[in-house]
Amino acid sequence: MAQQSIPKNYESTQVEELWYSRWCAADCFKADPERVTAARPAYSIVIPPPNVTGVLHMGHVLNNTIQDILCRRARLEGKEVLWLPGTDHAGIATQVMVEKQLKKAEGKTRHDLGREAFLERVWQWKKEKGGIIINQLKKLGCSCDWSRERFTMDEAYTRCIQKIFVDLYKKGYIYRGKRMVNWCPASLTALSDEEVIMEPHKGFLYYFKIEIAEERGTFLTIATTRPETIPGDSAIAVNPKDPRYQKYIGKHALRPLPFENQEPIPIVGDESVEFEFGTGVLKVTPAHDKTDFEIGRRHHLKVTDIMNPDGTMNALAGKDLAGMDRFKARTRSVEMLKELGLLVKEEPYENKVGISERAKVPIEPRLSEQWFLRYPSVAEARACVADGVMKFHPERWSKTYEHWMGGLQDWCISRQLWWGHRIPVWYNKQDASKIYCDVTPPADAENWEQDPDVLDTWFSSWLWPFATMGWDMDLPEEKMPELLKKFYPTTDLVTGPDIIFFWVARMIMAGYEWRGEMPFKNVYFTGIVRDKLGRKMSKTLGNSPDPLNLIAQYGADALRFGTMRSAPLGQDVLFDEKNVELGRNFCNKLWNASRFRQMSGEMSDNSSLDAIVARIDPALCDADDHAILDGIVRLTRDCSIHFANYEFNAYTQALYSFFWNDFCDWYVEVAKTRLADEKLRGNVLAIQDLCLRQFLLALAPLTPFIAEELYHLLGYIAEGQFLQDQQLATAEEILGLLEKRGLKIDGNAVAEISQIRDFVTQTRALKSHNNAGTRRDCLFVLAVKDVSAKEIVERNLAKLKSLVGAQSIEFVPAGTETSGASTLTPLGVISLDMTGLVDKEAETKRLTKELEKLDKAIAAGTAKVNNPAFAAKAPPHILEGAKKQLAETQAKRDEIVKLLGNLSK
RNA sequence: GGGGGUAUAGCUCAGUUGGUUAGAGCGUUUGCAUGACACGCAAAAGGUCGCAGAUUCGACUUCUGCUACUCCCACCA
Repeated sequence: MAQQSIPKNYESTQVEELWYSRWCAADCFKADPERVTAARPAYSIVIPPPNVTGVLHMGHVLNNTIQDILCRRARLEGKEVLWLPGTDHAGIATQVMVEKQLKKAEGKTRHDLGREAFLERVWQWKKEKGGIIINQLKKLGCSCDWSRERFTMDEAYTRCIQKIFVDLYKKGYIYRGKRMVNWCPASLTALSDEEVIMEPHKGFLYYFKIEIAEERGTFLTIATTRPETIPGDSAIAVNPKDPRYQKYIGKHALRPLPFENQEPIPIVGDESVEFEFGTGVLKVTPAHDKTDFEIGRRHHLKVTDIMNPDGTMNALAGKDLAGMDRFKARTRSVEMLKELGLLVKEEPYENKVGISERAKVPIEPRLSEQWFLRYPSVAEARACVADGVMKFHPERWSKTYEHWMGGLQDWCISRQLWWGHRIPVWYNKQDASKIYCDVTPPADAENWEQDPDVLDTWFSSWLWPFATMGWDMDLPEEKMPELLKKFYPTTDLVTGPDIIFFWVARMIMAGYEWRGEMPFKNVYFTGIVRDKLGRKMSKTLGNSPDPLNLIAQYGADALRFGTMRSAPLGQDVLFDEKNVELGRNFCNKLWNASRFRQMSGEMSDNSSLDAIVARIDPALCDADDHAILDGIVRLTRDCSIHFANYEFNAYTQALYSFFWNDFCDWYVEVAKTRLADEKLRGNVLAIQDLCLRQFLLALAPLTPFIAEELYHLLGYIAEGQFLQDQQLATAEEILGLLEKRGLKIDGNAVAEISQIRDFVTQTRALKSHNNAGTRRDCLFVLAVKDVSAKEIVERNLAKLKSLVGAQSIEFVPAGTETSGASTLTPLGVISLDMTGLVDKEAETKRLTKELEKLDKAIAAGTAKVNNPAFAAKAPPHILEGAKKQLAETQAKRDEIVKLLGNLSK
């Protein structure tokens, strides 16, 4: 097998581009429903469709890396994988964006163009610039089936939306009504409750007097944050149980504004009025406040809308305020109250104000005619999570879900926008009460007018899991597309908890309503990516790093690795570029270790796990071989456990520490001695190959590019094949293969290595303390602890000498007094003959400190063992362990005391 | 007002069903060209596990209360 040698440096950009194009050219990510069988089960994820206007940010990196890891791992486990990608038309965001461009380039508004021409512009924009994010996801390495990319305004998808609208309308879930909605004065559309963010706002609470019409000279004082709405007041409300005000119920108050129309308005009693708030007197503005609207309904009050859709005051607000912006009108009306001598006081006050999620302006509660949806399949959707049939990870989000599902409010689904799915409803021109609702326009189109509104973007998103798979409401089940039959319901959904109401809950309801089952089996909620100070990423703060820059600088694998290592399940992620650096360093380490493997000797037959195992000779394996094989088996097992628990950070961490600490820092180092030995080299290399091969497979989902590159360069796979088609052996399978070869991992050997590692560390430390850290010619004397310790050292003498930089290690019996600096190791007291070089003061300090530590441990241990309750109640193995520990600690202490004595000589 | 979450080394976080002397990465200090890697190697310093109780032979771990920070939900104008 001709091997290409591994270059000195890893060029991530080059490697990533090369492999991504190869994967695509070979249709690696294409899901084929025909391939799904009992032996090859389906695994599917639908991507949370990013906005078509979106650009990749760290949140996407986190979210999509997780999805990619899940998909790639599933492929290695022999599953047929569908990761279905696409984008969302994002109604408001997209429309606003194109409108802005239009304004900038041509100074025109959408109305100047008209609906059709404007929509053409949006489509044109979408075609040219939309979906940039798709290419960015490719840079990240996402293994989506790009041949099935969907858009929420695809023809077929749009058809689905129309059909389910009609379906829900006919079932009576959708209705039209005049109701209080959240109105965005900037985007000029209604919004759902979920699109309104409550934010604290520092303002004033204004107290003003209002005169009782029937008792001139008597005033009530009202506290309000919104004096500009006084002209819209149609009543004054007090709590009927409030002794201060009961007597006024039924009388009237003189509304001070508008000045030219100071009408008497009724004083009503309503239980919703709080005694304690303000003065206990409430002004009722049914047209501009949700609570007030309800009070108005209960008392049949007049509804006076004093504002225009854009948030300016209209003529009903009076001539002083008309035309004014609502916030200017607030200031002006306060001035007017002052002029009238009615303003009592104004005090600073902080309350929560609803802000439009998109336009970032305060929303205005407004009465308007809109389409509403009463949620379908609520009970089923609620039960599946409550019963644990559908699993949330972390589980606690199910509480949030349950809470929201328990308090469902009807969903305002109509939007006064142009970009989106047009509502499939027509109104009769002659008879407005006649409504036509269907997927196809009425036959006598000239007599009808279609509703100008479009549907909320989320009204299309909630069908995403099945509408993307070619679902058609009118097809009988057996005629449904194979894709849907094989890959639906999906396996996992990976998304942020911030859209649990917007999207997740609604998808579950849609799933039950039209497919009769849940749309996914598991939902993994990621954390939110924040900066290293814990703040949310935002454009204005400028704390949002550009993932593409990071990829260019460090590589996509490094970004993925670094992000996943710091992303614990259910916890927010604090982004720090240092993490990406760590990922880059890891890739570099991996690269070099592989390079070293290649430089160390012949590659031999690496074509399969069996072939590699066949190269291992059990008779030539030493304790280190056993320990590292034990390590790779454990790693394999741990990885699958972490996967099953969606603990990607633990999985990443496990890979990191095995590779760096166990494989590179120890195994490769100790194996260097044996590499020089002709007879042993082949065996050592075979074991390295086994480890590297298995490691790369386990790692590949996380860092697919470098894993694939090295897998090929090391000859673990034939030209033209791909890592993803390899079989990932389980821990048991590896053990089975080794046993068949006559190799049973020896637990004693594993323990022996742990002792040796300790010994080496202690000995190196001894050298370091005595300024001999770099010397390779030290003369050591080891007072061996016992026979077995002696055997261990003898067995491993060559590599030990090399590891600690010894010219010789002389054995003396335990207890022998030695000269020079000494330290305690698990194998005995080792002494370094460096008389004259020893820093006695520093050594004394160090040993004294060690002694103090041991004394503490002995005190605690003695107290514990002598405690009769402990002896009586603790399980035997714990008791034995404690006794043994105490004895060892005491022995250690004795040695240290001796060493200290030697030093003072 | 209701409901989550978090609190462990200077920083970011691990810590499995309670059980020997609480770990990692970064940062810091010291030394180092040792067969791949200075994006590296070796050694080291650094922790009353937020506070107060309770349960237990034994608590970073379980329970109760408290404090701080944080997120979500809610029609106190």
